[in-house]
Amino acid sequence: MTSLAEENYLKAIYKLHEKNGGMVSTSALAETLEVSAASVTDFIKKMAVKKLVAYEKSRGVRLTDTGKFIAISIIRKHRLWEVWLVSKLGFKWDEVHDIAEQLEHVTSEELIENLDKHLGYPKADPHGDLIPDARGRFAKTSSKPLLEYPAGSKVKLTGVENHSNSFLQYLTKNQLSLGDEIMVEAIEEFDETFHVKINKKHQKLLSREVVKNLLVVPL
Amino acid sequence: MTSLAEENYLKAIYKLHEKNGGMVSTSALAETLEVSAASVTDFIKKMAVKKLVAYEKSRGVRLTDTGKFIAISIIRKHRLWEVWLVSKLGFKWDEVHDIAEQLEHVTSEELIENLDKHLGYPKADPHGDLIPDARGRFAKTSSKPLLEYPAGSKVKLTGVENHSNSFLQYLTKNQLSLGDEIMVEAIEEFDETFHVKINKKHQKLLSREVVKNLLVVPL
DNA sequence: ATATAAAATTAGGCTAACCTAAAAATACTT
DNA sequence: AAGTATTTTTAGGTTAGCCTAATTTTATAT
Repeated sequence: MTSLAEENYLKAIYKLHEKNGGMVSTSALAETLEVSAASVTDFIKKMAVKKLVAYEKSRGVRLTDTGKFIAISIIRKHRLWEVWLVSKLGFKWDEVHDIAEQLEHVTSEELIENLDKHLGYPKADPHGDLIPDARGRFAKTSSKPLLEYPAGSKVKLTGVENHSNSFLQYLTKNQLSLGDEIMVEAIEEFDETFHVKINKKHQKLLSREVVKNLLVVPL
Repeated sequence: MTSLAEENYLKAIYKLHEKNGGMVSTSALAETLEVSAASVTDFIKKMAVKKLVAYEKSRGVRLTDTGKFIAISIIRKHRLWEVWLVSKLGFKWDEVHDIAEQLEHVTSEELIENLDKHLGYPKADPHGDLIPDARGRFAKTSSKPLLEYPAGSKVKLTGVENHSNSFLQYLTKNQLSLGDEIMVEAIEEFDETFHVKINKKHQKLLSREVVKNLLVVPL
C-alpha cells in the first residue's frame, strides 16, 4: 500500500516531469511539497527501495512504471472528483482544488469506476485537463496556448494552463468559459495584446499573459 | 485541528457510550480501535489535554461538549456519504461502510452542506440510522426492535440494529427492505420465532435473533 | 582550471501514534 | 477481608515523516 505522503510525492514527481521533462530534482520536489530538501532525499531513497521511483544519487528521480501508474490514477481520481464537485454539487471551478486534493486519496477502485459512470465518463475536468482512463491512458489533444495562433485564427477554448484562483476568477469575471469560440481579430505587434471576439458576440482585449494561459484547439 | 486518529477515537468513544452508557473504558476502546490498551491510555491523556475528552484515571473517559460535537459531525458525514454511495452511485447497503469510513474524514463544511442538499436532506442512512443536522442534533425516533412487539402488531421496518454484512445480506436475500410493512401474525412461545406477513403479501418466519435486530415503528 | 555559488546528502533529532513488558490499581470470589 | 484475576497505567522502545546544521557534490563564472 502507498501512504498519503508517497502518493503526494508520486503526484509531484509526475507533474514536475510533465512540466520540465527529464529527471526531477530534489530541490524542485522540496519546493512543491513544501518540505526540506533533506526530507526529500530521505524519502525518495525509501521510495526507490519500494520501486516506486528510480533514484540516481545527486542527479534526481524519475518514476518507475508502477510509480507512474499510481501517479496517473491519483490524477484520474482528482479530476473525476473535480467534475463531480462542479457538475453535481454546484461548486465553482476555482473552489474545488483543495477538496479534490483530499478526496483523491480515498482508495476504492469500485468507487472510482462508479463515480466515472455516474458522471457520464467525462473526458476532461472543469479546467479542461484530460482525465486518464482506468488503465492510465490519456486521450490525445491538440490544444495549445492561444498565444501561438496568428491573427485570423478561429479556435475553441478547451482548457487553462494556469490554475490559480486569480486567473480562474479573472476568466469568470470576463465571461470566458470552456467551450467558447474565440476569433482572433488582431494582435498588437508591440505587446502581443490579442483583440478577440467571443462567441461571435463580445469583443475583448486579452493580454499576452492571459492568452499564454488559454488552451485552445483550432475550429 | 483534529487528526485522523483523534477522529477515530472520538467516534469510538461516542459509539461505546451510546451502547453501554457511562464512562468508556480503556479496554473497550482498545478492542474497537484494535490497538493496545497502553496506546489508548497514552492517547486519551493527550486528548484530555486538548479538552476533547474528560479523563478519570483508571476509570475511563467521556466526551466533552467539543468532543461530542466533533464525533457527531463525523457520524453525520459518514451517513451522508453512505446515502450518496447507495442512492447515486448504485452501491448496495452492505458495501458502503468501508468507503464511507474514508470519506468521513474529508474536511470541508461547504462540501457536506452541498452534499446534504444534493441528496435532498435525507433523514436516515441506508441502514435507517438517523442523520444529525449540521448543529449536531438528531431527530427523535420511536423505533424499537421488533422483538419487543406482541402478536397482532402492525409495524414498519425503519432500521437495523446489527450492521454486519451477513445480516444485511440475509435481509436482502429474504427481500426485507427498509419501509416494508410487517404484520406480526403469531409468536412461538417456545423460541420466540415470529410468524409475519410482509407488505400484506409474503409470509415469513423470522428467528429471535433476526427480530431482535430489526428496528420498527408502529403503524 | 580554480574559486565560488548552489544543490544534494549525511548526521543527528523531533513528534505522533503505535508497541511490549512490568508494575499498579481495581474488581471478583469465596 | 484476603487472595486472585483482570484492567489500567507506566516505562521504555519503534517507525514514518519531518526538521536543522554540517558536509559533500555539482554547476557556474572567471
